[in-house]
Amino acid sequence: MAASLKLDKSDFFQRVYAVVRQIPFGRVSTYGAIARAIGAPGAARTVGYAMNASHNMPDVPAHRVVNRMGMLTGKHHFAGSDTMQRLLAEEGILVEQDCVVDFEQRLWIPEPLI
DNA sequence: GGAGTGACGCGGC
DNA sequence: AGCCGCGCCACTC
Repeated sequence: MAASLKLDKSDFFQRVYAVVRQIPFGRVSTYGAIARAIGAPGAARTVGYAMNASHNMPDVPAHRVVNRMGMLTGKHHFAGSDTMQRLLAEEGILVEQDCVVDFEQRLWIPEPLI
């Protein structure tokens, strides 16, 4: 038996990256939304953890991921303190006081990953 | 191998 | 109404 009842744990990160990559240009998503999309609603923290490891993945727009309040909680983890905000500004997303302006309007909810 | 941590989210006081 | 604490899941020491 055994075989593969459960997928490899590394796949968790891969799923996170897959979802983040689907975030459209000019939109943002949340850790919780991504966690739910991969079938782990309570793993929002782990999603952030995966983001930290996504630095080797240029295709993963980690700057488009914010917390449920639209705050750039992870901006401090980028190369520069303003890097995340700048990247968002490049996409037309305004940020004030580390908060995405019209967050609910910019928010993009990913579909559950199959 | 147990305990702590972390780019979160939610419930309780 | 805000502030505090716990849970979740993967990873490191």
